[in-house]
Formats: sequence, C-alpha cells, structure tokens
Amino acid sequence: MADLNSAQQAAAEAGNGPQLILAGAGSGKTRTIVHRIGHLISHRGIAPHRILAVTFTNKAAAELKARLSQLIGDDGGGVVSGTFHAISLRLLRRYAEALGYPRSFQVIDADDQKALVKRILKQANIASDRLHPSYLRGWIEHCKHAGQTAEQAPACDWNGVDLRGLYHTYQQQLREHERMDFSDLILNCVVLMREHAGIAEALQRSFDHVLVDEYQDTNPVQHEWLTLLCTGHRNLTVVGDDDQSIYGWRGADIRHILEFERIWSGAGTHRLEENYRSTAAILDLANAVICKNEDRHDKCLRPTQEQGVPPQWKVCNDEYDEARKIAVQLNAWCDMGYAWQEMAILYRSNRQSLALEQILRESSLPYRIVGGVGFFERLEIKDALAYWALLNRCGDGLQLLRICNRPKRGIGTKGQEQLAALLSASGLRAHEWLDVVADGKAGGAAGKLVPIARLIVSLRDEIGNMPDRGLMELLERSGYLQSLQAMGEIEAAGRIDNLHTLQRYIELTMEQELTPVEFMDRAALLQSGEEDSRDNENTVTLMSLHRAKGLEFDCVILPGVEEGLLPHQRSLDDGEAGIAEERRLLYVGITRARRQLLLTTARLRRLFGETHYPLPSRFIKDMSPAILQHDMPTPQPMQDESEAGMGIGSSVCHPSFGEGVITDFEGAGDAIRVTVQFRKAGIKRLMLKYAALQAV
DNA sequence: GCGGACTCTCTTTTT
DNA sequence: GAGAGTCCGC
Repeated sequence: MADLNSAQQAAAEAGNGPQLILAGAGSGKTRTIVHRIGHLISHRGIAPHRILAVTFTNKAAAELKARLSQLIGDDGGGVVSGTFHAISLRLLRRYAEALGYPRSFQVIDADDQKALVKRILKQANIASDRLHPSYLRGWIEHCKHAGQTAEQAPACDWNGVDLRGLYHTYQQQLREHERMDFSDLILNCVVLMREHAGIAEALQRSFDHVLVDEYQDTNPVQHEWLTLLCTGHRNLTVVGDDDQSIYGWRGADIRHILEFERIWSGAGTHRLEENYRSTAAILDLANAVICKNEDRHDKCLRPTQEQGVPPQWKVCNDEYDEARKIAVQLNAWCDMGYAWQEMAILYRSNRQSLALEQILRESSLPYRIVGGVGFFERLEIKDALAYWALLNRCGDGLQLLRICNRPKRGIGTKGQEQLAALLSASGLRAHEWLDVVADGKAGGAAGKLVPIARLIVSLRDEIGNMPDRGLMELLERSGYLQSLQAMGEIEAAGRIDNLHTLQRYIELTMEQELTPVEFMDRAALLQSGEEDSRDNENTVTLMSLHRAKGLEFDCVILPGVEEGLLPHQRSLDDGEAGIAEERRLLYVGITRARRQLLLTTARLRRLFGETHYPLPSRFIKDMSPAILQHDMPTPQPMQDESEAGMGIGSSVCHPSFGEGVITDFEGAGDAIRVTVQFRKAGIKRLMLKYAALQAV
C-alpha cells in the first residue's frame, strides 16, 4: 500500500458494498484494482477463487493477471479473471444444456455470422436494397446489447420486412448449427440466470467480490449480468472513466457509470485525479478538450510530471504529405533518444493506415500494424481449424461445409446444399457423420467426400489422444496445401507460414492439456497480435484509437484530426451524443502520450477513390495556440484579425465557393492574400479585400 | 461445377 | 480502389 497515494489507498481498502472508482487517464487504475484484490485476500481473508475480476479485452485480462502474480505471486493466487465474453463462455460450457444447446457448441465469428445473415435474407427472398444484411445484423446486435431475446425484441417493420421474425430465424439457424455469436455469450448467460433460479443462486454463491475494469463501456446486458451476479452480497467494485467511454456504438451506456451511485444505493465513490503518465503540457490539452463535454462526472486531471514541451499541430497537403511529415517527426524523436517501440500512430479509421504504411516502408522505418485481419480470421487458418476440429471430433456442419470443396472436389452450391440436407437427416454430429461417409454409406454428393473422410478417420486412429498431431499431414495429404499454390507462390508461402505458426500454437497450447473444444474457444475469443511475441520488437505501433485504450507511449501522433474523420462523418448522424463520443475519442488519444504529442490535419484526403477537402476538426478550436503549437509558415495574426474576426484556422464562407477554412496568408493591409481550403471547391488563393469572405 | 471477366458496392470503431 | 458478387461460356 506504500506505493499508493491516499485516494488510491482509500479505494483499495474500501469496505464491502458497491464501490465506484472514478479513475482518470493515467491515474494508476490498474494498480489500484490489483491492490484492492490483494487487500481483499490478505487483510480480509477472502479466498482468491471467490474473487471475480472482469475486463473488456484479453490484453487487459492478461495485464491484470501478470500484475496480480507480481503482487501476491503464485499465478495470481487463483483469482478468476477474464473478459465478459470469456467468463460467460466458461459458464455456458457448464450450463449450455439448460438452454437447449449441446455443451460442445461453438462460437461463430463475424465473417460466418455475416454469411449466415446473408443466406437467411436470400432464403426469405429479401433483396439487399430493401433490407441490407449489415442493417439486420446491426439491429439484432442492438437488441442483444439491450438484453432482448428474439421473443422480447420490439416488433419492427422495415420496408415491409418483419425484423423480429428474422431475428427469430437467425437464432434458429444458429441453434441448428450449434453456434452462438459473440453477443449471445453474454445474453445467454443472462437468460440462464433469469430463467433458472437455481443456477443463478449457484453463480451468486460462487463469488464474494466482483470487480469490473473499464466500467464506462458496459452495455445494458452486461449491466444486467453484473446485477444478477451481485444480487445478495452487492460487493461490486467498478473502475472506469466516463471521459473514456468510446463504445456507444457497441451499446455501451455511459449512464451506468454516471448514475452508479443512484443505481447502487450506498455506493462509495473514489476519485483518482492525479495523473502519473503525461507531461503537464499534454494534460492541459486533454483537459481543454474534455471539459467541453456536458454529461460527465466533474473532475480534472492533475499533473505530477514536469511541464514538458507543448503538443504540436501540423497542417499537411494530403495524406501522403502527412505520412512524410510523420516519418520526419518519428526520425526526429529517434534522434532525441526515444525508442521506436515508445512511439505510436493512433488513427480514427483503420483505412488511414494505408498511406502511412506505404511511406513508412519507403522510409525504412520499423513499424507494425495492430488490428486488421486477425490471425484466427485468416482464410487458411479458418480452413485449417475446420480440418483440425473435424479430426479431433468437435467439428460441426459449418466446418464440414467450409472444407468440403477445399481443395476442389467438385462440390458446388447444389452439392453443398445436398450435403447439408444429408447431414441434417442423419441426425449425427458432422464429425460422427464422417465415419458414415468413409464407409461409403452416406450416398449422394457425399460420395465425393469418401477419400477425405477416410483420410480423417484413419488419421484419427494414428494420432489417438494427441490433438497436436496430424494437422499438417492432413493438410498435405488432403491436397489442401497444394491448392494454396493456386494463389501464387509468394502468397502461398505466406499462408503456409501462417499454418506452421498455427501448428506451433496448437502444440504450445496443448501443453496445458486443453480439450479440443477448449482450444477452439480460445481461438474464437483471441484477438490477433494481442499476446504476440512481436510485442517485444522495437517498432513503431500503428493502431486505431479504440484499440489504444489502456495503452501508453512516450510519443504519440494523431493523424487526420479533421471534420469527417474526427469527428467521423458517421458519428454526426447521432447528433450531440455522437460528437461527445468523438471528443472522448480524441481525449483518449491525447492521454496516451507521456512526453511528445503531434496532431496532424490534411487539406486533401483521398478516400474510396474520391477526393475530399476536409476542414480541420472542430475540436482544434478548443485547443488555443497557447496550449497547442500551430505549425504554420507565418504564425503572426492578420492585421485586421480583430476587426474581421479571422485568422489562420478561421472558418469562413465565400459567396460562390462555400464553406472553407483559412490555412495561410501573405502580405499586409489591402494587399493581404489568403489561402483558403474550401470544403468543396478545393484550395483557392484570394485577395482578402475583394473576396467577400465572411467569418462563420 | 469451374474459372474468368465483369460489375457493383461499400467503406468506424471490436469482444 | 479493392474485394465481393454475378454472369457466362466451357
């Protein structure tokens, strides 16, 4: 406890009952939560396995475990910790049968989920311009986040389509495939507790204390999950920062943290406002941005570090110019003695990584991109896992259909439909049915599967009880590896490389004596790169702002601080709430930085083959040049600035060119010539005297 | 059923 | 501008 300041200590030692810990960015949140767990164990005599610690990401869960082992040793002493999804899945494995699912059900990933929704719409003869698959998927997700099953969902008519009915069909199909989607993991846990008092009581009795990290990002169904679990002892400790709530689109409701004290009567509240991470200059900027938001717990980050150098804002010509300026800055930081791994580029949209990647590669700067297509989402990995699951007697129909024609075995759409029907009629699990196929007794299109079925069945005998064996042989002898070659040599080499990585991963994981089903769970829940060995490599990190939550770097660059990108175009539809969340996103980005911070804006940005002329983000206005150094060629104010209310960065309106922003000027008096970046008309240089510009 | 060429869409963030 | 979807001839 000696490591803690008084606020942290009070939070860590707080007594029973609901506790709200409002922890600003960089205020030692994880340290406090770890010490609270340590305190519960060593001072209050709570058994470690009766403490449940919930996080949102696998990375945060791993971090928590590591810090716990550091503090109390012994592998964290048996504290139960994991993401909402991982813990839910663990519970469902035990109780799935109460929901009418076999215990061996699998998780469906985003890709297969999308394909399923499409198939349902096709079967129902609904064209995508009438109801878009992604809209339906989104609507169903939305219901699930709100805790509504297909029966409880509100009736909703969309262009004459009954959405609730389709939700129902979707759930039926999932059930037929013995699959749950990500949201089901949480919702089904809640349903389990709602409908089975016995199970609910058993779960409530399993834990004495529940702690939740990043509480600002809980959605209603997660809230109910916690409520059901903590009914009785009410020992719920939540840690979070309403200013960092950035998952509204995933159903997160910021009111859970704003109104915690009302929802949980008698709750203790603790505020951690001392920031140990960033320089005072960076915190000034962060505070200036976030204090403009209205619905928030009133608090302010207090610096403990030195003043530091002022953050900078650079305006660039286009995304390539931006990337080049970024490369120059990274090199400059390197010369100052910062390591590459202490630098990060955090963007709003993953698409922004394209130009950055290109320029960084040309500049021979070491970088790595976090995010994008995850390891377990790759085509060859999904194929291989499908083979592996069938080999290890846990593969389902979706997996059989996935590999039935890879490599080509002459089974097209019709053949696959027939296979699905045959499998369903057999009443067997897909992996069991393979035995029938191998005997040549399945008939129809299954005839084409006889060789592969025989291969699998014979390999099963060979590997016996060793799930880490046989995969590569199966891929080789089935002709799968050969079929990859059709993609071209280089591409195939990369994919085969991935398959070897998978093989190593299987061997490594199987040392922990997991069952094949448990292994598949891990693959389903694990995001790529999170626990990658590449974490240790000395490279600049590129990732989305969302992914950066919870991380910190000495040097941070936030590219694309523009209208349309930050705030994002799509967020504007949500009005004030949308803008507020975008502002928090910028706040999260700023507070990732310890020492150095650079914001950039491009005057021209090409997106989807179209050219845009974005204006600087509205948030720039909240960061005065006193706290954000504007990097402009001529930083003096214009003579008539006070009179016309204009200067560099001012938004203006022109009678024919429309809206724009002043990016530069030259000359003086009547001869002032301004450079204006118009939203639609592009860059124009105009005589201020005659241009009839109006300040907006 | 397959493969090639063509068209068309769809572009925020993730467990 | 790329990836997915569709059509068509073999």
